[in-house]
Amino acid sequence: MPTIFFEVLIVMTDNSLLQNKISSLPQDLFNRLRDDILQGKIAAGEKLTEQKICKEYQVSRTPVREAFQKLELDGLIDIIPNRGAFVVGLTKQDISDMYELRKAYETIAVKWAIKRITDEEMAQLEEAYDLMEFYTMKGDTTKMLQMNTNFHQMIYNATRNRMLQHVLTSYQVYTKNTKINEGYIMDYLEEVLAEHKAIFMAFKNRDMEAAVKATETHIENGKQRAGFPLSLE
Amino acid sequence: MPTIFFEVLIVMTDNSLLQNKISSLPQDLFNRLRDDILQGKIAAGEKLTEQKICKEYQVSRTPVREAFQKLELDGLIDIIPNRGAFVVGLTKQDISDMYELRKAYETIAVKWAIKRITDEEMAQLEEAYDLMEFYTMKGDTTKMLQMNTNFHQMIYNATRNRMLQHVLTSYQVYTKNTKINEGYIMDYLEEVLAEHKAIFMAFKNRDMEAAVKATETHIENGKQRAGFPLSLE
DNA sequence: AAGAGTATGATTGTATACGATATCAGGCAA
DNA sequence: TTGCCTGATATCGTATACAATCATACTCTT
Repeated sequence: MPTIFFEVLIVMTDNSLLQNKISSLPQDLFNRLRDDILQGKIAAGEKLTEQKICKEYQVSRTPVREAFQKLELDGLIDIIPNRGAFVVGLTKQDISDMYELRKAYETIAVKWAIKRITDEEMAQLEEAYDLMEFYTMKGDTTKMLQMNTNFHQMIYNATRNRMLQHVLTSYQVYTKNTKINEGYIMDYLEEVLAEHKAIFMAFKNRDMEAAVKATETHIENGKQRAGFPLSLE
Repeated sequence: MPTIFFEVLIVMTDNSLLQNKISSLPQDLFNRLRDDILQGKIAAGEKLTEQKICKEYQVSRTPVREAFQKLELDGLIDIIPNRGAFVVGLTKQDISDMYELRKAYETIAVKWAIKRITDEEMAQLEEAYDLMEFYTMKGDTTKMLQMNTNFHQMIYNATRNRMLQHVLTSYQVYTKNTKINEGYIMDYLEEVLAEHKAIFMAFKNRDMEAAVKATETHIENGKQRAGFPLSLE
């Protein structure tokens, strides 16, 4: 294996290139609270008191409140004025629905991305796919999951549409971090890789029809892998 | 016309029943700034200084910052840490894209809504439609637009899906308030009514296929009415 | 004169103080 | 005992104060 390949590895796994958000107190708080909610560490219906979070994270109320704002807009908590913030529970129906919504946007995303992607971005996508292949063969689930995220994120970026990027990124976080389907993917590494290959080949051929089909399959299979029958809507 | 009908009018036009958000300083600021941006009163690329907004609205920085948070998550401004908030401009491409995204979600929404709507909600939807008919005949564009919003909002609520509700509500605000298509609707009151009738009838018959078709037509026509050719994607 | 370095002012990030509102417990009356 | 009223406490909403960061302009050096 040539040396240059290892350099690529380093570059590609440094996802600071993709996540151009500079970390800040409210952002960190938001991320942490979001993950805690999705993973069930904070129960549905529980009241989030500002001061409790302040003590827990050793910060003042201002950044806490800003994190709460973000959580509310992402639908994870309800803020009732003068009452407090309450954790919204995701039912199985909600998660099942989410796969349907994600499928609708993701198919649009691949269509637009194929039309709007630059040659440079296409090369990056190829690198990302190659790395997924590499990590799948190695059986490195963690790195594989990371590249999975990057791969999809690159497609989202290529759509040139901020809303699509934001919503799909949220869905990605949801479907990945929810306690319900946590850890399921490791049993299906090869299967997932094959689905990504289909998507990537469609990109390489700039075949929108094939990309849509492959994406639909990918999401539907993902839904089933997470334990949701397709029939449930 | 029986007296009861006027009572219904009053109830239905009181959209506080639908918008269960209690007004607050940050929320009001958010709404006002959002509309100003969408209507072009605040130019794209312009920097929003917290203190300037404070003086303009006679409030302190805290609610201003919270409004900024919301604007950022809706994609209307970019907040660069320690630098400031910058207005993001919507290109024609962005707005054209938005119609496509809205179509995708709105068709899902009517499917789910038909499946999940209660009899009571169905009755309310009928009242809303009847009022649209009434105001169209009267030629009252303002009231008609308001009922238009309510009608769609009721469908969103019937989906029982928070994310769908939030995203579609945003799109509704965008496509209604953007300076580009401001005021176009008054020329097409009857046309719009006919489209809503098709949607409503599909609901009454609980015919998902027909509802999807009618919704697609409604959005596509709306896009054309706003001056966007369907071919542009 | 051009560029780097620094100092100053402006703006944002965070913390805290104060006032408003809601919750809850206890007492009083029916 | 039950219901309502009232006050105390807690929590939230807003304002302000202080700290950190950034932008700008000026000076000094080459």
